[in-house]
Amino acid sequence: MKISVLGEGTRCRLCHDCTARGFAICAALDKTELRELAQLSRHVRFESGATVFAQANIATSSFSVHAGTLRLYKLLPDSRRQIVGFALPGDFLGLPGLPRHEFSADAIGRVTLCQFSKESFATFAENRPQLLRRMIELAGRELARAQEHMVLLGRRSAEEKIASFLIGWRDRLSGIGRGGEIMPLPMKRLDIADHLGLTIETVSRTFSKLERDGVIQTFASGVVLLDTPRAEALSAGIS
Amino acid sequence: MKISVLGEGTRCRLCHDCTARGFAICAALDKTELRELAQLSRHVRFESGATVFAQANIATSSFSVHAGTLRLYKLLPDSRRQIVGFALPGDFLGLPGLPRHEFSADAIGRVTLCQFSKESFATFAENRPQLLRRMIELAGRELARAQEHMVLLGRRSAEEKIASFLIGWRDRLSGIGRGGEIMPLPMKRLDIADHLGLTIETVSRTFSKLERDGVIQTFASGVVLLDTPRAEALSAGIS
DNA sequence: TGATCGGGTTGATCTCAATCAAGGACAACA
DNA sequence: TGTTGTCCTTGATTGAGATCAACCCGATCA
Repeated sequence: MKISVLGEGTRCRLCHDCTARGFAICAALDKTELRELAQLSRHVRFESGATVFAQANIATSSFSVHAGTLRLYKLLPDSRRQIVGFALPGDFLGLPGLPRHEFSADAIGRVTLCQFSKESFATFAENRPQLLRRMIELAGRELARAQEHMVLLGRRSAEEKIASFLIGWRDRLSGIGRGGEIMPLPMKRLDIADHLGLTIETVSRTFSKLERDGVIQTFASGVVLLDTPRAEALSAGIS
Repeated sequence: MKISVLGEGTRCRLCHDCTARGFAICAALDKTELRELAQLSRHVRFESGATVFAQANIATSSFSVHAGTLRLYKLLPDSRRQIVGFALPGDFLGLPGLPRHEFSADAIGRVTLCQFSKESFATFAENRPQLLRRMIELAGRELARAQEHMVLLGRRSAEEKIASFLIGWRDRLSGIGRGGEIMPLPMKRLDIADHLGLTIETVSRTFSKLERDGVIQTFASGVVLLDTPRAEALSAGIS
């Protein structure tokens, strides 16, 4: 299946001033290696809604997110959907060792990625323990996040789910230097619902309730946490 | 916190005929390396119910499961519990890169493990890309399993959850050469409930329903799949 | 022999979130 | 300017699974 690259694929020559540099896998590389890796990669751009890759397809490429947000999701045959995560700048998609994509990924808003052929990336990483360790670290962090999300899905109320999601999103944004008073939520209500194991109506009602209770304030451009301690308590599962 | 080692910790000298060899990280090592790794490890044994390590504790050791089953779980402050997985022979616990244990682990029945100091294991792995790649592969597989479990927790009915769990358990057992007509379920109903985001009553009722419908048959020693296609259909989310 | 206990099952009832249904806000566009 | 479509919100009702409660069964042990 042809992936829908809308932008031009251009060889990346600008790794040294890439904004995602500090938190992506590239953080493990020195200048020379960086230049070498750039030779193997190309920058690709996807417009909002475009599918970067689809579940179960043979994974011939790996990606490092450069800018934008992606939703990563799995579908059941009857089209029930579970969003297993949102990818942000610095996230790596397409771990070596798994021949097929485990989930589908599509762009929420415009997204740019560094694309590598899995094969050449594997050759490049082959004898670079530093890079391999970095990948283990990223995979471990992702795994920890997945396990935390299992607790949310299996054992928490709608209100706790929303609060947890907001706190987690805030932390991820601040982790990539995008923290701020007003927190952008690029994904739609339906995406949030499919991420938290809720329906869109319950998500909407719960946002309304949190707003009524003075915990958050919603804007077209995002959400502000008014009562952070309360949100954090809900998120931690206290009360 | 002192971990409760009930058995004697003995240096492992028998890696070459270890039963978990084929699917554990050691599969990536040659004879010499195996002997070298054995020098760094010791065999530890835990009796049923014993805690191998606890969530949030500093992780000074890594483990490779040699025999038995463990439940891996996270607790909320009010003692709600989510079992994030069950560990079987060959599973690796305590990835490098994460300073603390992300979950607690305790023995279901008697368990034996190879224990490594994280530090010495890291040194050993340092310049063995083969081993590092193997760990990425295992981490990736674990991540894929976690994501599959998110679909289960977020988007499936009780009956589908139980069927999925049984099919998944069967596949894992057969993956380590423990497949068979009657499938042992070492964990209790409460463990299954806390794994699937259900209550013990719903688990019990659903087992009864599946038995009434001729899909499974339960014994003290385990479960037999009578109508495998039906169970697989439920597990896949068809109907 | 009976008491106790842990684990499991089953029934009655309740509740939280799903479902069904309607309408509002806003942008794109003819 | 009205029309259409997307996204979101809110209300009414339903239902799957939680909760509450009772009981069963086999093991252990006095």
